[in-house]
Amino acid sequence: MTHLFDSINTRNQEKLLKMLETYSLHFSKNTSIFSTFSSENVIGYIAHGFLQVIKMDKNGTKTIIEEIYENDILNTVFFSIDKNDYDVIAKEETELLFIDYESILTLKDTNKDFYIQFIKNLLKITNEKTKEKNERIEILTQKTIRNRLLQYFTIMSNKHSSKFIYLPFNFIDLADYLAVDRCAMSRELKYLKEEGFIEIKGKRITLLYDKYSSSDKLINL
Amino acid sequence: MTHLFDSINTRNQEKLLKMLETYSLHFSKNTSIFSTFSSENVIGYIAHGFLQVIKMDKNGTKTIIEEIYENDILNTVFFSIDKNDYDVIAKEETELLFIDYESILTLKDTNKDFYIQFIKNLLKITNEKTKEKNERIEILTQKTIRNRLLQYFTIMSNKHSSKFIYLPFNFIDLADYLAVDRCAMSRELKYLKEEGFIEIKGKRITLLYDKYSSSDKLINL
DNA sequence: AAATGAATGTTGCACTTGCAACATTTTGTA
DNA sequence: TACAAAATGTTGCAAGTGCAACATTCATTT
Repeated sequence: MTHLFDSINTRNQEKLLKMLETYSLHFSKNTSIFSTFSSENVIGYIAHGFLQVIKMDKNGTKTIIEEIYENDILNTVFFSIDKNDYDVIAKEETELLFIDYESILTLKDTNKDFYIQFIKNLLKITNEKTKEKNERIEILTQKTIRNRLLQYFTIMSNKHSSKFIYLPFNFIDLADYLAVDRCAMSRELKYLKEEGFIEIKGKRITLLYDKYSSSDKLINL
Repeated sequence: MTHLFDSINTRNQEKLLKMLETYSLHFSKNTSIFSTFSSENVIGYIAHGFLQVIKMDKNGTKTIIEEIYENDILNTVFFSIDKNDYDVIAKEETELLFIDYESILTLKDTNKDFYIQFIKNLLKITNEKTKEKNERIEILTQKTIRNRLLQYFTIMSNKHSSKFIYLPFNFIDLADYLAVDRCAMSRELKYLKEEGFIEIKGKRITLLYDKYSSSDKLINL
């Protein structure tokens, strides 16, 4: 994964941050950080901690839009027009470095290698995020819980070239990510276990089917 | 919407393209352009025409991942690991300018304003795409067809600050976009009409409910 | 104007899923 | 260790949806 300051040494990092409009803030566990930036477009570099971007439905259902870990960035430019529905929560003690987006794009003195490197890093990170969004869309376009699970397993398995998957979240959040009812998902996982397709031990899931042959039969009964 | 060559004059555009590894190709209507780039990461600038990025399920179900119109870009960096499942189709006669992605990021002689402008444009476009993906994810996390439709209507309505929505695609593709069965969607649209929430005339949909008050009742029965 | 194909509309039915309500297990903490 | 709280597992049932099969309307071409 690309890092915002990849290939930029500490000295140039400091120079760069002086050129841009920045400020650091600290957030306690389980606090909303949304009010601190809702009016402006910023990049929030997570120096330390862990964030969740969530969306509240009119009926109170929570949806995880994105999870952002240390060294990654929160880009508020991504939020759609109706910002009111969003919230960003620090799930741990979190240290955020905010960088004003406009100040990045309107910088005049741009003939510095480290500035170009910075923009390139930003571009790479954004690309990686889009890739992740595409993956999630692929999953969410599946029409059954079984197919969503299998699609998710396939993507995770491919990513690490292994038939062992270590869930990055608990089953509540997995159900959120797949946008299905947790209980119904639990039931489906039971069926998959019973039918001998997977094995679950805590957060480790083992795929017992052959990716490229029997998965055809697997998906759709 | 941001354009790849915004704020770059024709002369500099030519200079820029000479610095990068590029090639132009023409595609006939309904042909796959996938084979031309599947092995490399490129940006495909759509000089003229219209593309669809689709994904074929194991069971043959087509999903539209992205639609790309004139002046927008096709970024193959976005594709997930399993590229085999993807296809890109020219839906009209299409003229594509391919730019090798690596050549953009590894360019040495970067102290040119137009180069920085180019990267900034690319960044902006990528941001816009991520925003669109987020919107689609918001829609796809809705659990009923009704709520997906209403979420879609709300987003479209907000975008143009109007209660009139002009569908950018036909109902077949709308069902694809919402990832629901077309017939079931048709049924749900009928109910929404019968209950007096919307009006449909061709591709124009009129929202008859008040966005901020009755939509609570509307969503969830 | 007729004909062909594409898009849209309709509906019964079986299957999947969300929901609710609860049991059990695990985790965190006083 | 004991307790509370969170996470996970289970299941009946009603509601929603995909699927299939078909009817109707619209669009394009000869």
